[in-house]
Amino acid sequence: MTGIDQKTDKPARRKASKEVRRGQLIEATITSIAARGFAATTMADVADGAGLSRGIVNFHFESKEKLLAETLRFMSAAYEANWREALRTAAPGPAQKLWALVKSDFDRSVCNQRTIAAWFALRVEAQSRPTYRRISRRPDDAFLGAIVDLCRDLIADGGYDADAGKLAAGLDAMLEGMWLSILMDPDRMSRRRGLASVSQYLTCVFPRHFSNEGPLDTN
Amino acid sequence: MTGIDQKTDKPARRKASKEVRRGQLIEATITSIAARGFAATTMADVADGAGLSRGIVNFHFESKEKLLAETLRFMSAAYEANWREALRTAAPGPAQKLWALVKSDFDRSVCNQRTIAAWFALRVEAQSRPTYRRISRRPDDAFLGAIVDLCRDLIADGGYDADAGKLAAGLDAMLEGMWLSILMDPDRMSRRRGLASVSQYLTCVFPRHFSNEGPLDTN
Amino acid sequence: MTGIDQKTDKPARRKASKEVRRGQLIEATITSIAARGFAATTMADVADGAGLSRGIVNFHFESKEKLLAETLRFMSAAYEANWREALRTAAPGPAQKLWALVKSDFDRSVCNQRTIAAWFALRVEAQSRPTYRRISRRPDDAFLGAIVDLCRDLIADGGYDADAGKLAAGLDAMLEGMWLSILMDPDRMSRRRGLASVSQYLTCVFPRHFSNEGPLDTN
Amino acid sequence: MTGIDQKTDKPARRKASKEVRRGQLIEATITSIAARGFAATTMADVADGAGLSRGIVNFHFESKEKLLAETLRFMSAAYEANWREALRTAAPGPAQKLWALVKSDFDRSVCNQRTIAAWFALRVEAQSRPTYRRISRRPDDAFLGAIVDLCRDLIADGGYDADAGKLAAGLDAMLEGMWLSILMDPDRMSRRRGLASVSQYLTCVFPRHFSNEGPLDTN
DNA sequence: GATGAATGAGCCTTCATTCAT
DNA sequence: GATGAATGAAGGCTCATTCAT
Repeated sequence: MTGIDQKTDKPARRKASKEVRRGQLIEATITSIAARGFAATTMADVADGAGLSRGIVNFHFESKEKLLAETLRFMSAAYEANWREALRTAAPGPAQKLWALVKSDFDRSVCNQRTIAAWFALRVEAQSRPTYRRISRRPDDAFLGAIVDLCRDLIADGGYDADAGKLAAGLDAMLEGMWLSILMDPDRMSRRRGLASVSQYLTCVFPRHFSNEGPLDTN
Repeated sequence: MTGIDQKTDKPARRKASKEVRRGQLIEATITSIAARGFAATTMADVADGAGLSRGIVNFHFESKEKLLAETLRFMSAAYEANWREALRTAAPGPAQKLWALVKSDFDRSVCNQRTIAAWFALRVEAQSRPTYRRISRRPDDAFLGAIVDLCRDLIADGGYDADAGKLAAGLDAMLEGMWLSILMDPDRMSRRRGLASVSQYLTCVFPRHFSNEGPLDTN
Repeated sequence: MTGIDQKTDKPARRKASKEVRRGQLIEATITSIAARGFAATTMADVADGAGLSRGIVNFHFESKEKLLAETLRFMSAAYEANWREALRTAAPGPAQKLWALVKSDFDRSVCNQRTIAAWFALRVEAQSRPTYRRISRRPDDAFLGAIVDLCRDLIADGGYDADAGKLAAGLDAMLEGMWLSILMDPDRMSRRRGLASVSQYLTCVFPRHFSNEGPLDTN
Repeated sequence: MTGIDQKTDKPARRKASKEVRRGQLIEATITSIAARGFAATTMADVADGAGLSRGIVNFHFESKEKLLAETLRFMSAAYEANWREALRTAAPGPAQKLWALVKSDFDRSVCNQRTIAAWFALRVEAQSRPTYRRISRRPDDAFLGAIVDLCRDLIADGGYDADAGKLAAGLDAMLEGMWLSILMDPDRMSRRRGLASVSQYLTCVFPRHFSNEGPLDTN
């Protein structure tokens, strides 16, 4: 009845619509949280930001709680996809891979004011709600695990006298701390400077694998 | 009846000095934010937490906005006082001083779940409100400045090939990132582990000044 | 079930047009102010009076302030419409017109306890708020202007020795004073008595145009 | 002990103090109502206005309700005292007396922005509270009664064809309406103009007793 | 007498959610 | 699918009143 076969457009559009709408609303949520903060973001802000009607969010996400959970899930997934893809396409060798991982953390796609602002707002607030904690914990574990493995490989390969776990935890903290600096103090910290700082540390810690320009061609 | 003669303790009941009440309320605010999150903290929570009546907060702080600002100011001041005192009482020599600074960041007084939770909740949310930003920006600048100076001294003294600014920014980020890890993932990160991780980095970066047990006696 | 086919009456239940709701709420406001006074009228009173929920007033008027301003505007407009219509439909001749104007001031539609009570409550309180003052000032000027013109015509036509401006101002004051008397002392003053009193004055002042029964047929 | 006989000051001062304080507070109430309006006047405003502490008003008047009632009573009494004194000191003859009465209504002591503003605010709001109504009704009755008597005398004396009751009610209304005009529209109406307008009416109505300059010397 | 910290009821307002259309 | 008027619970805030000092 509703034009099933008219080209292959209509049914597809209908079908897509649902996902498209959810996507629009999640984007609007991120934008609002980045601009107004978590506490000040209302359902109306989200609906308005998406250019849709007021009741629409409850229609697609049932409740604000669930919209927020989905938004956090979406951001976690995007973050994870980004570093996994960087790892997958990196040149072989632990130095290359660690470098790829570190650089991916400063990719404009994940590392920009809007995303970082929403990211911390959501995570810090989620802190108080057990349900949310689980959403962002999982991907973090995997990220840290990858760093530990690479540090271990580098230590073995370079004969460094250091503990892989400690180095990995420190690097992980430094990366997250850099995001915070970029968010809180954009005048002083930037994606470029953050990367340079981390690079400096890698050069000091793994001198046989890194220079300030990045990984050395050691394989 | 309630301790009639014990010195002159009585005023605790109905009339307490304005400063005492404000202190109580700020503590209750921190506790509530740590437990419930920023968005879920209400004036009633704070009043109840302090064991006082509902109208009391507006009486002493005029508005929620101002209570929050005062709380942030209070926490910033406490944080700054802590590291300044550590620096002041440290043994002479840049390594000793940097170590004192780093250790102070993991003092139980400033580095504990309650304080960290409120700290990030307040700062991240403050992010959206220009007025609040200024409150926490100032002390941060001073802290980073102190680290830069010490890094410069160490580099000069040890003849290291590194950039003081980059190292300082990285260390600063790592310290803040550690707090985040302790907050978000207390099962994996702790004050002790955080300090050990940072120590590992100092050992790698300034090998002539630090071992994994701390600063070497170089002066 | 609730009148399924009776024309298309249904929308009255859940969704009423914005204008209809605003009208309902303004009426409820007038009623409440008349009954309880300005200071004692709460948003809840208005909502209850309209048989609607609590949040409804802010939904349609944004704030109490704006509801009150709209109510004042509504009453001013109704008052002005009333005398303008009376003037428009009056028989020709200044006496007939002045009489129509005076009589219109005692029309039951504008001159009744409920309306007068709200009218003065709103105007007197509005006195302290510059924004409101403007709302009721404009129509008053027009009313007074109309009286001045008619007095001038009568003086010219009857050869009276009097000043039109003074007479107009006095008549205007008397009319408003009558409303106050009707409001404050209904046992002594009524619409009928008020009109009779004014009529007596017109008879004394414009004896060639008025008798105690009203305007004389002079054209 | 408290210096009973030291001159005769202290005891007197103590004694007076009570009445003095009440007077101060009533004056502050009038000032605040005139400036802020009835609804916006708080106990704190009154206390601050009198330069006294917060709890003081309840101390001297028990409740806000009673403070307001006393203020209204005070103003009614002052108003009545003013016209009674005018009547008492007027030259003999009904025209002289009526003129004295009318003039007294435009005396600066009772007819000024501050007093009029508080007067109407209090009376109009009192309208909704039966207790208050009685306070201001009584003096009004007396005032109107005095006017009726004088009108009757003038009519008898001048052989006018008019009804004393109607004329009195109209004059009373006009006088009160003039106050309203002076309050609401000070740019157009003033004490001087108000008196001139009323004078014009008296001249028209009682031509054998009044000219535009006031009462004629007819006795 | 006087003070002002403290109380708590009640107000205005916001906002997530519902639901008739 | 989508809209947006309507709901009502909950929050921040004001303010008359109380009372220990």
